[in-house]
Amino acid sequence: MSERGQRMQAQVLAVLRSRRLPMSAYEVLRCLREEHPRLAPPTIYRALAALTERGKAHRLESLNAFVACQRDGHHDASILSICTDCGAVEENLSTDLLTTLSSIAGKSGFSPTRHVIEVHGQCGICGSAEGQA
Amino acid sequence: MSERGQRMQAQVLAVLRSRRLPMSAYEVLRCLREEHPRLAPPTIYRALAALTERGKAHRLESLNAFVACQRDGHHDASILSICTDCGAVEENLSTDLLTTLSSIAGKSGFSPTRHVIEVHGQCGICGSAEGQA
DNA sequence: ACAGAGATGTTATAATATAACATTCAATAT
DNA sequence: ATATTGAATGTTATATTATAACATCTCTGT
Repeated sequence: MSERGQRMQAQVLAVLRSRRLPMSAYEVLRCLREEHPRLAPPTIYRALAALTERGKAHRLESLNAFVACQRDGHHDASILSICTDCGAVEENLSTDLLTTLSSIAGKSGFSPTRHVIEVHGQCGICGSAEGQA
Repeated sequence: MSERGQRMQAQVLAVLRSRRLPMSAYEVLRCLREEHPRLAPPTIYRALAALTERGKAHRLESLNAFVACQRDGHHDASILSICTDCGAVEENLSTDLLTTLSSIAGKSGFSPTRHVIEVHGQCGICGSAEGQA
């Protein structure tokens, strides 16, 4: 990965971090086009793939969108909670849960390499805001 | 939901069941076009949405594809294990896992309404086939 | 038969993603 | 220094997935 690529990845990550909410690849693209008018989708998708690979960002499979990793460090199998009211994403880790999950899938001899765990619902803030209304 | 709709849903479900592997909405569409040449995407997506809602089929968020439910009965939060070699999907349930997951997400006041749990890896059959090679 | 409501059909298009190939860059050997 | 080369990137085009918007049909109750 050459210097140019690192730069692209850094810019994509900066955009993701500048918003707290999930962004589609095309939203990222639109942001960066202000600076790089000729930027095309494959460039963004490649940067996002590299960031995801490196654990710097997560892909939300159920939204086709991406967020910056909130707990830096390279871990897969984050538990991503997505608020259906405000869109905020919260990230949790649980080795226990992973172990349980692997053993459930493993009962039939399945050997897991990647986990997708996403929870949709209402976050604490939106929940209490609603209670006050 | 009128009779015609039920028929459409039944046909879509029959197609999903006739293959053991996940199918994209457009693959289902191509199958059914032999019989209904003018069938259009929204019809398929509506049938799939209804089937998913009723627990007769599952959407694989990480593949943008659908499978027939293997354990009939209306449950959300199935654990779907997807073999990266043969594509087969295995379905498991675990109330324990769900409870754990809800309590992890709930630590910050998050209240879950929908769970997406997908595991990618190698199924038992492909694993042992590889061992023998 | 007729009206109304809801489901479906139909057309068009939006949003997401990648294939395929050209170009550039940087590292290395000569 | 410069030619070579291999990987990353840029670029064009297109494939794939999904839905908006509105027309039409079908069933139900009267």
